Amino acid sequence: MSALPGGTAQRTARLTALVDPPPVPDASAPTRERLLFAAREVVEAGGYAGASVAAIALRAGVANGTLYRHFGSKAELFVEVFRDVCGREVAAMRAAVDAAGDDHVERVLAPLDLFSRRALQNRSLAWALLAEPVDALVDEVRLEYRRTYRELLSGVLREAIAAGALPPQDPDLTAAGLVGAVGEALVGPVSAAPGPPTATAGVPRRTAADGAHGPAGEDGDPDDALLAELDALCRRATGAAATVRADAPGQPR
Amino acid sequence: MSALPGGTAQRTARLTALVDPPPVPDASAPTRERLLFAAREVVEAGGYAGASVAAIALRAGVANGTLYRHFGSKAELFVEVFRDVCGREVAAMRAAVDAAGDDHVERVLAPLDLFSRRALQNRSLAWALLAEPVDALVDEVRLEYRRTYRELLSGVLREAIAAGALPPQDPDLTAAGLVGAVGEALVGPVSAAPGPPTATAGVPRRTAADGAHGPAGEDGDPDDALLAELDALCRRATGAAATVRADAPGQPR
Amino acid sequence: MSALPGGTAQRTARLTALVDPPPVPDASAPTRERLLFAAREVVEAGGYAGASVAAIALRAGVANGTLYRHFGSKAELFVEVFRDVCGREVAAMRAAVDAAGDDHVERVLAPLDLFSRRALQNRSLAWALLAEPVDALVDEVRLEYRRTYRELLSGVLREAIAAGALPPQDPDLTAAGLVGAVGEALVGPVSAAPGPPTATAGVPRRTAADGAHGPAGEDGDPDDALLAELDALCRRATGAAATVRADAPGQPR
Amino acid sequence: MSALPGGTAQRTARLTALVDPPPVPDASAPTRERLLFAAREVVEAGGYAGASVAAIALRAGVANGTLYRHFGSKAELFVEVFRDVCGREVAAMRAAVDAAGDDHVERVLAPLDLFSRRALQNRSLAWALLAEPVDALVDEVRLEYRRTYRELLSGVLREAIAAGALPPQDPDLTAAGLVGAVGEALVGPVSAAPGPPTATAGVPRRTAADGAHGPAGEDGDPDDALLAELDALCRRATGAAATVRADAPGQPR
DNA sequence: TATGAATGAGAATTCATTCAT
DNA sequence: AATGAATGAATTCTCATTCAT
Repeated sequence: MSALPGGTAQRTARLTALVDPPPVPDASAPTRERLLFAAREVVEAGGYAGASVAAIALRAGVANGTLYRHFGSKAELFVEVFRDVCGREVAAMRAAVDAAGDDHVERVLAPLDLFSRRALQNRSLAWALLAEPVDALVDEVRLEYRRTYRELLSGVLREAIAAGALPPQDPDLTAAGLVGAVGEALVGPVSAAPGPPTATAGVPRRTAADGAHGPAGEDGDPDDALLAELDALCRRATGAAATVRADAPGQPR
Repeated sequence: MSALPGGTAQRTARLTALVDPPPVPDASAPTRERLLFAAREVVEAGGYAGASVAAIALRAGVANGTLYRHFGSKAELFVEVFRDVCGREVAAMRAAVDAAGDDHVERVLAPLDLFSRRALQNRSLAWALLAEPVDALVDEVRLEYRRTYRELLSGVLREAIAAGALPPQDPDLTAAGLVGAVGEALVGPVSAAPGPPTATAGVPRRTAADGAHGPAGEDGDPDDALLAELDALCRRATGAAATVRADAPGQPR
Repeated sequence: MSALPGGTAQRTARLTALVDPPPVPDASAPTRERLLFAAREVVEAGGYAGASVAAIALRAGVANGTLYRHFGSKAELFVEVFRDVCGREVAAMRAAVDAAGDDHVERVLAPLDLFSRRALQNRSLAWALLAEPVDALVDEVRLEYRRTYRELLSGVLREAIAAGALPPQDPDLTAAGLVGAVGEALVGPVSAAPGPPTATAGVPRRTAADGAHGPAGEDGDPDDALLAELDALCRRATGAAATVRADAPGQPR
Repeated sequence: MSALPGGTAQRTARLTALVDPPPVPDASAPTRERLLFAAREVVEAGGYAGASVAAIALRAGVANGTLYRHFGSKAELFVEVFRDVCGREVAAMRAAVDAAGDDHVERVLAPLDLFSRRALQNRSLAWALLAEPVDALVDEVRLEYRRTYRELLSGVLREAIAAGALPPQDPDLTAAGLVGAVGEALVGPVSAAPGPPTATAGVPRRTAADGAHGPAGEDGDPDDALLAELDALCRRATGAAATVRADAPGQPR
């Protein structure tokens, strides 16, 4: 869709490589790790609703009680799960920012694009991370994550505004708005089929690698079109469209 | 904040009047109403997690069993709560659109502004209505409501795009993004006090844009500043800023 | 089926006339009667399981509370229902005995035949009367009824034995056995479709002797065949077959 | 009572040995067994009406929730109870048939005698097994059992009829009638102490044939007299008395 | 460390009974 | 007499947590 260097397709090609080494579902891994991994799997498969202690222990191949050897409570286990996942997400986004180089606008859009792609790849988990309510303890971590997330975004926004690459605006609010916009567009619909859809759980439908090819515009892949439209929306919302590129996707003429 | 006719302040002045008569938490009101009201209160106070039949009945001042004289199940009670609240919300937004007259951009921004204001007034409920997962039955209503909501927005967006008042864009995605942006900026932080906060229920607190600054500064009410910034964000996100008004709040130059 | 005077067919023709005037389901009947009738209807339709106070009151066209104006409790209502029905049954059976004249064997078989026919006509009610467990209070009435029933039978049995029309035997045990045999053959299968069959309520279906055969074959109505076989069974069980009639249905040669 | 070889007394002497080892009500037995046993005890004591999960758990000396570790639901627990008991009953009856050798009449009467004896030993349980309505799931098992039961009887009846040892008759109806006769004579009266009697559970009391008389008189145990009379009744009902033995108990001449 | 059976508080729901009108 | 809304104890079932082995 975008013919310019730094368009969504290229960004992905570059950044997917930077992403975390997937956490090992090892067979004879330390029990603690197996539990963390199992908890994540179970949440991805059925949301918190299905994430009973019994289900997690079963998946981890240990007894119920064993969980309490390693975590003070179910909530504490999930706090850790969240920290793990969120940490990785934020790290990947930071990497995306760094990889964007000096282009201020790109430093804003690149992490958003990454966020979109990753959320698209695992809607259930994204839903759980972003919205699904759980325990008070876990919610605190979620808030922490959202805050970190926003701060990262508002940081680059602030720089871009200071550099005149983006128009004056409240960077915190814009950051929040961007996260919300992308989240709603991506995971919101997930909640349509209430909760993280069980039926399609574990069946990774779109993959970034799958659609990571060529200019997205002429591509039939609906996810690519969606990502391109999201990029355009973020561009407009930040004011990047008006100042930087007159021919951005979704722009008049 | 906006010096133009139809700015957020005026809009509110006009529209708040159209809004529903707040349902009475009457003492000796019909039990059915007391239950509906209690259910809403309990959800506002503690989310669905805390909204047990016992809690609702206690709050309504009736016995547990009484609930079942008036509603087939807990889920049916909540369906009704949702329909009540959502119906009012959508009606108010439609009224806001109508009141906006022929100005295409205004017809988009006015309902968003109203949405923001109302969400700001009751964050916990907004959160529950927008995101918190519940029963399948209730989720259906929520989906219905979200769809109606987006359709309303994408409708006016479509008209505005067709009329050339806004740049070409996917109206559905923009609608989702707008809702998400506003929601995140307003209700997302609610989860800060884990779950919809019990203690602070109904006490509007500052959110994302705590460090609000810029042209909205001269306004005393921090919420007004927030709303003004949100208005600017929406303006940019829809492309209204670029095409229509070069001096809108949060715009360069 | 039986060519002899006093065969099952004739007995019925004679006795159906003697039967009680069916209790009036009157519209503006005294409330008390309406409740009794409604209770019976509801039990017939869905067994005790479905016979809630609410269901009965609804059917009677009165409020729940009204029931307690006329009966001390639900159990007391059913005691009365039982007494009504059972009283009528026993009265009809006494009439059948009287109508049988001096034939000792016939005085035993006639009430059994009547019992069979009536149970066949309303299996659900029969099941409820004979077997379905309810309240302690009601069970007492049921026992009373069974006792009366047996006493009536053992009375005529005793006479027949004394007169030499039947071989020596314990009349009480034979009476119990006869009631049980007929009951099992008729209502037992009803419980197959667990509880009184709701769907087929009032629709007399074939029972145990579906593969009826032998001399009863020329009769088209399966119920008639069943009744004939039952008659033969009772004849044998009482010893009537051996002493009185060599050519009775179900008898050798 | 019977002077012939194969009379009820001998049958019992032979067959009681074949009977199941009574399931142990052990103190520190595996919980699952304790629950099964407790369920049976509670049903015997108060019928299904009193067999709440709480009552069973209490009797088993475990918490309510423990039941669900061992059985999927209350109904599944009872299905197992039924299968246990019924399986044993049918097996014992089959053994009784086998032990009866080639005597066709004996092959019919022996299992009935066994049935009588066992029912006499535990009337409450027999009542619950035969008649008391419960859950749909459990009723299926009951139906299964009754069918097996009747098939066993009608099988030997059919053989006996074919061999000319019994007069022509509908074997299915006779089988049902025999079960009903014996059941009524034995378990019917149980409902006297409303519901299966709590206080007298396990205490065999006299039944229908309280006024027992005739040839059984010389026997000391009233239950033996009852069994002898029942044997005579079954003999007559099947036609065995008329065709085979002119001097059977309860027969003239 | 690990186990997994046991726990028990709490969930939604039902229904005979009461009582102010 | 009649109403019918309200009651509240009882039901089955769930699940995070504990603890003896």
